[in-house]
Amino acid sequence: MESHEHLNNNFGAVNSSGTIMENWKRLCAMLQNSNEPPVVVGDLQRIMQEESIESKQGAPRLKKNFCQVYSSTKMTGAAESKLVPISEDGYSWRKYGQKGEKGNEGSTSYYMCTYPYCKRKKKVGRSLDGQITQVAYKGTHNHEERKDMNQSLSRSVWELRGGAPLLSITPDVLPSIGSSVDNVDHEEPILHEQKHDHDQPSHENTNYGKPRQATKTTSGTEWFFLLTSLGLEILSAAFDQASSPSKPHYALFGMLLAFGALLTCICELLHKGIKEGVVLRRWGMLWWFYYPPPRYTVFGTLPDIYGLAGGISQCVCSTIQYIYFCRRVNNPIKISLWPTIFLICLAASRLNGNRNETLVHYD
DNA sequence: CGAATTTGACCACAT
DNA sequence: TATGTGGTCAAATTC
Ligand SMILES: [Zn+2]
Repeated sequence: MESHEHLNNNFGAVNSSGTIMENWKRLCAMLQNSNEPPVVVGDLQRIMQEESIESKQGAPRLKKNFCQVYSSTKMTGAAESKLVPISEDGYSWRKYGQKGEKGNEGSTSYYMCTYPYCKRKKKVGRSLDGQITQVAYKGTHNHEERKDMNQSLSRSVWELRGGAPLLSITPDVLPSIGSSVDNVDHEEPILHEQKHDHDQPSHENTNYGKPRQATKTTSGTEWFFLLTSLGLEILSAAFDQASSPSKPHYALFGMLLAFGALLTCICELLHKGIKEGVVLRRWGMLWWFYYPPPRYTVFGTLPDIYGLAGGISQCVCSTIQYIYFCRRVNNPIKISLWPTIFLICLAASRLNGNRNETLVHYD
């Protein structure tokens, strides 16, 4: 199957080929000519399952960490077998890129959800006459609202713009989200493009969702932070290993490097947290950073926390070692186990980068 | 004037 | 190492 190589892109979309495409065409013809939702939904579901199956056996291992949303397990899940993802519009999208017109194929536009710090993205492929040929999604929303998100936006203003403090402190709230949203609304994407001269008479529109935004994704700085902290940590471990009671100098270097590594690690986490707009909350007895109101999940992945803990322990160990070496006393504690743990955790953290999903397409 | 889109440059990754 | 490609950035443009 040649869906093999089509799955290599980040959005995990299956390209137009094979009999599935014929199904899609028939289906879309039905969709445009008449409107009987149950039949359409059934066909959609069946086709989605077919696609997922084919993509599964066509591409046993995808290059990166993908998670196929329409895998059979996910589809048969009782809770979310609602077909919601397919009509997953009703959000507002901001265009942030376009790839175009290569050869005689159409163009692909890239959109992202306009909710602050929402990572959900959408890719729309159009043929050269403006017909939509492919829609793919990637990432997850960080908010639960799907309609009229402007209200919630203004509520959660995130005075980020208005010069708010980096960390706003809010009283504790139960992290329960009783979400009972069953409004299956098939709605066009709310995106207002600047109108080009010719528009296809399709039901595209320039709907006006009044948006507000604050998202940026930088990966270069993240890698810089990660590599610096990792390098400093390794150097620190090396110096600690090279140190001895007769040479406390090395231990001092190791300690300083460990502190530097810890500092960069903290800076990295801070950078990430600021970018994602976390808030400081109290849960029970401990304070930590949590994500914005829609989802009250804890900030920081497990590898991040482990890395931080490893850095701290490395600092403590090297400091103790340095102190002992200054007093010409040998071997207080066994160390040098922590750097490896730290390193492993960092690798895991880096591997845990981003996950994507999903695919739809028509015409 | 500010926000959203356009659009070529840029970057990571694969071949 | 060179090149191609999918995805993103950001300055400029448009509304
Ligand atoms: Zn969103």
